[in-house]
Amino acid sequence: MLTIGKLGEAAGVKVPTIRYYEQIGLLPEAERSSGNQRLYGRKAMKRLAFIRHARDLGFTLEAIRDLLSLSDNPDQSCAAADAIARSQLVEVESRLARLTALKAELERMVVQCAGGKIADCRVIEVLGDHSLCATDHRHPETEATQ
Amino acid sequence: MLTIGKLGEAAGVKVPTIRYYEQIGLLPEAERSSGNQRLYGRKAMKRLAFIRHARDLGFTLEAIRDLLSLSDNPDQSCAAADAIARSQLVEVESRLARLTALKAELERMVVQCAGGKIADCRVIEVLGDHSLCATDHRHPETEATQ
DNA sequence: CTTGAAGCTATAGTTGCTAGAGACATTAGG
DNA sequence: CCTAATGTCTCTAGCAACTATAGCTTCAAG
Ligand SMILES: [Zn+2]
Ligand SMILES: [Zn+2]
Ligand SMILES: [Zn+2]
Ligand SMILES: [Zn+2]
Repeated sequence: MLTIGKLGEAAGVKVPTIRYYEQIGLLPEAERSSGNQRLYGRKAMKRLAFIRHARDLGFTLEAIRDLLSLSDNPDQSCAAADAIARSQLVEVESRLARLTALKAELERMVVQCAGGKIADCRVIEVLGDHSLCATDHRHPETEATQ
Repeated sequence: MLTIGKLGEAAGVKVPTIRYYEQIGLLPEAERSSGNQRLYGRKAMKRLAFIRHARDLGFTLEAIRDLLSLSDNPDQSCAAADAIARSQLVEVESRLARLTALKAELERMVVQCAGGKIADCRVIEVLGDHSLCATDHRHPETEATQ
């Protein structure tokens, strides 16, 4: 049985984050010691590692909630889980496309600036006028955190 | 003189967002009509377009605040503005690198899954165990919104 | 002149945490 | 056994950058 600090260390998750996951119901309420401190076993450890890894792969907590509840009944078809992963892939691809365009525009800006006064600064000029951009980089669809 | 709705439409910014920008001091307090409604002229329009475009390029509101105050005195050197843009470029590059790794892992996951039961689902399996990943995609540095 | 859209303020909610305050628990050293 | 340091507890508030709601007033069209 691990204390919350040890668990956090083992899983690479900060202590308040673990409590937060419990609070929003991603982790079950932990057992408590005689002195009311949380205690975790192997199962909680695996669940937290799953959450952490899925977060690292950019899944939202809502998606992770679904994935966890799917993984809790192993006899079902994995179609729903695969769909979540595929939609996360689509999301990542679209962010990638957008960031690639952003990078190109930012590079253009900084390269084109001759480094004089603000009045002649290409960075400031381009920021004020999207028609100076080479690509249409604008905020296409819904954007998520990260 | 435009009302807030017309301004928002023209600049592609939602009305509450404009009020929010005013509230946090990114936009100056607008003139008001006799009936206390906000009115905007050409200058506010340009300023809002600048903000919107910079947001589209991923700059934070803090960075935009600095860029705006730089652009307000055109005789200064543009070094500071260029530095902000370059650091935004670095930020975008690092997010791009991370997303590229994520995409690779997500693709591996969905491709490797044969589509049976959850118990045999490669997606669920990989999510539970980072050592099954081909790359080290983990949360490298500070991460920003978007 | 009436009605519906658009505007106003103020407050609270979103996501995924993170930081603080103040009180209790545990552990290591002397 | 006592003490000091560290860890944990709950609760609340804060971060970015908005978005939504409620309950009002004002405006523009018919
Ligand atoms: Zn410049
Ligand atoms: Zn542009
Ligand atoms: Zn599967
Ligand atoms: Zn991994």
